[in-house]
Amino acid sequence: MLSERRLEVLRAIVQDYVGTEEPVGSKALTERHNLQVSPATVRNDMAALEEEGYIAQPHTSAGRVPTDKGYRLFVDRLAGVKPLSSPERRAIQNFLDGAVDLDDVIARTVRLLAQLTRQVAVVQYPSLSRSTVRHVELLALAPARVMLVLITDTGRVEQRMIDCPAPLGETSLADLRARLNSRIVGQRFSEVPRLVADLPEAFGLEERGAVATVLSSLLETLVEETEERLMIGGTANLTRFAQDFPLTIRPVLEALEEQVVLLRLLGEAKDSEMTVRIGHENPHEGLTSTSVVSVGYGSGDEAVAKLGVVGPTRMDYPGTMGAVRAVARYVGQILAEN
Amino acid sequence: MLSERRLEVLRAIVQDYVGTEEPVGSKALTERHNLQVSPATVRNDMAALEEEGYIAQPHTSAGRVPTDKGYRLFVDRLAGVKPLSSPERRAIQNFLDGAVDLDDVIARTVRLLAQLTRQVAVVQYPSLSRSTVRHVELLALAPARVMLVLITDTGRVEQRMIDCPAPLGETSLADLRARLNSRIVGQRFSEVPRLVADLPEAFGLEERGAVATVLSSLLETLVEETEERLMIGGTANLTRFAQDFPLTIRPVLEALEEQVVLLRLLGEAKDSEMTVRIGHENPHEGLTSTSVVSVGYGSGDEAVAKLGVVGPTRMDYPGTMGAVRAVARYVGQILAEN
DNA sequence: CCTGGCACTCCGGCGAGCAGAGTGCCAACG
DNA sequence: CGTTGGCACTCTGCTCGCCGGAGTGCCAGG
Repeated sequence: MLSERRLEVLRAIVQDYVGTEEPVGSKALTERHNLQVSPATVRNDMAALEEEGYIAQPHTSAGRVPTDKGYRLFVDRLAGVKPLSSPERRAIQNFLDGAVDLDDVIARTVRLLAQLTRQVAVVQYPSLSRSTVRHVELLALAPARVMLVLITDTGRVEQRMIDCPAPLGETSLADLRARLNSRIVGQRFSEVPRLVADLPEAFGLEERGAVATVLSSLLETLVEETEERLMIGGTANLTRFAQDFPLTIRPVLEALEEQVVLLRLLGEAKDSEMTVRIGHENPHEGLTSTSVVSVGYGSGDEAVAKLGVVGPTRMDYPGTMGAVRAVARYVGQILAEN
Repeated sequence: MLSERRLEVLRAIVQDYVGTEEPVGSKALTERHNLQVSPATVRNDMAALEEEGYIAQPHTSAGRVPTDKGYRLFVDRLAGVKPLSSPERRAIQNFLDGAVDLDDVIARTVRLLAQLTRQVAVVQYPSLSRSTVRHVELLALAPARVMLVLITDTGRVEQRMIDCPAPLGETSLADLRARLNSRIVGQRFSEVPRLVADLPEAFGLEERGAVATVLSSLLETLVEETEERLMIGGTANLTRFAQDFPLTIRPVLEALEEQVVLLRLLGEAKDSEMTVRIGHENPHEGLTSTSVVSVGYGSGDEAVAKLGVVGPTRMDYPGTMGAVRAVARYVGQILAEN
C-alpha cells in the first residue's frame, strides 16, 4: 500500500507531465508543488512508485513519466472531474441550441467536444435499439413496390425499399399502415416483433404474402440498422501530439476510419457511467498510445448512445472528463426538448 | 516556346520527382530516361525551364523540383490519363455492387477512392438541386404538427418537422398529399415552386394558413438542403507526406473538416469535366500545398454531384486522374441502376 | 524516516570535418 | 548554333567528439 505522500507525488508527476510533456524530475517537483520534503525524499518515493509500475523513466537518469497503470490510479483515486466554468457552460448551451435537426445536433456536438477538449471527438447517433417508434409510413411507389419509412422518437429516419411478391391494394396498404401504427407507436423496438406477429392473419390470403414481406422488412430494419452510425471531428488536433509523428498518428487515423472499431470502443463501456480507457486497455492495436473518455447520453434518464473523445494518454483527464460529461448532459437536454 | 526536348525534360523531372520525392539532378535524369543527350545539355535545358518558372531548386546546387506552374503544364500537355488495369476495374465494380443503399454507395466509394489513389477521398452526396422528386409524404404527428418527408430519385430522404398555425384535418392532409404528389413527382426541384404556387387556393379559408406553412417548409427544404453533404476518407494517407509534418498536415486536416471549404472546392469546378487544381490554384489557404482532382458523376448523362481526391501537389497525376474518372463512371452506373 | 552530499549516467545541442551530388561556366567540337 | 566534356564551386546531410545540464542512486549523518 502506497503512503499518502507517495500518492501525492504521483499526482504531481501526472499533472506536471501533462502540462510540460517532458519527463519530470525530483527537484522540479518539490519546487512546483509544495510537498514539504526534500528532493532526495521524493527520489525515494519515486523509486518506490517505479518499483510498483506506476511510473517509468525513458532512459536511465532522465525524469519520470507516468505509465498506463499510473494514469489509471490517477483517474480512479487521485483526480476528480473538473466542472466547467460557467462561461463554458453557457457557450455549450448557446451552441447546441442553434441546432435545427438531429444531424445538426450531432454535428454541433462533435465540433463542440473537439474544441472544448482540443482532441478528437466521437459522437454516436442515437441508437435505434433503445428508441421507440414514433411513426411508420408505407408508400406505394408502384403496384408491388413499397417504401417503408420509420421515424424514431429521437428524430432519426430510416427508409427502405420493398419489393412485394404480389401487389398490395391502396386500401390494404392504408389498413396495414393504420394497424401498424396503432400497435407499435410509442413502443420499444425490442417489443415490435411480438406486437406485429399476428398481423398477417388480419388480411386476405392473396395479400398475406405481401404483408409478411413488409413486416419482415420492418423487423430487419429494426435489427440491422441498430448497427449504429457515428460522426467524428477534430482530427486536426492530433497534430498536437507533434514530434514522434508519423508513427504515432497514422495508426490512430486508421483506427478512426474504422467505424466498427470505434463502435466497439464505445459499445463496450458501461451504459451511463463515464468510462476512461487508458493506453493498452484499449482493445484496438492502433489506439494503444491513446486514451478514450466516453459516456452515454440520452433524452431521458436512459442513455440512447455514447459520445467521447480520443486523445493521447498524456491528457488532462479531469478537464476532459468534465467537458465530456457536460456536453453529454446538454445534448441529452436538447434531445429531450426535441 | 519551349522545344520538344525541354518539355521532355520537364516530364522526366516530374515523373522522377513524384517517384523519389527528392530533387532530381541532371545526371540522374539522363541515366533513367533515355534522352539522347549529355547531362550538360540537360543542365542547359533545366536552366531555361527554371528561367520560365516551371521548375525551381530548393537550394543552390541542389536538384530541381517542379513548381505549381510546372505541374500545370505537365497535366495540361504532357500527361494523359492513365487507364486502370482490368483487375482494378473489376475490383471497383465488385466492391460497389455490394452496396445496399445510398449511404452505403457513398461510403464504399470513399473507401475505394482512398485505397486506389492512396490519398484523401471526398465524395459529395447527390445534390438535391438537380434531382427530381420521387415522393412527398405528410404525416400528422399531432393535430397541428406535421412531418414532411421528401424522397428523391437518387434515393435520398429528407425529413422536417412542421408546426402549423392551425390544425389540419386528416382528410385535408390526405388531399394535400395527393395533390402535391400528382403535381411534383418526377419534376425537377427547380420547377416545384412554380408548380405549387396556387395550391392553397384549393383549400378552405381556415386551413389555407396551415397549407401555406407546409408548402413554404417544403420549398425551404428544397432550397436549404440543396446545400450538400459530403463524406471524406483516407485521411490516414496524409501521413505519407511524411517529414515536414505537423506544419503541412495540420492545415489540411483543418480544411477537410470545414465542409464549406470542400463544397466550394468541388463546386467551383466545371460540371462533368475532370478538374485538376494545383497548389496555389486552390482557393483555400490550408490547401496551397495540395492538389485536388475532381469530376462530376451522375446517374444519367448529367452530373448530380462531384467526387475527387486531395493529395500533395507531388502526386501521380495520370494515375490519380484515371482512378477518379473510373470510379465516377462506375458510381454513375450504380446510381442509374438504382 | 528524512536529508544533504556526491559521483555517475545519459541526453541534447553545437561545431568541425567530410563525402556526395549538383550546379554554372567555359572552351572546344561538329 | 547547339552540344559536349571538364572543372571549380557550393551546398546539404552525416558523423564524430565534446560539453553542459538535469537527473539519478546511494550513502552517511541527523
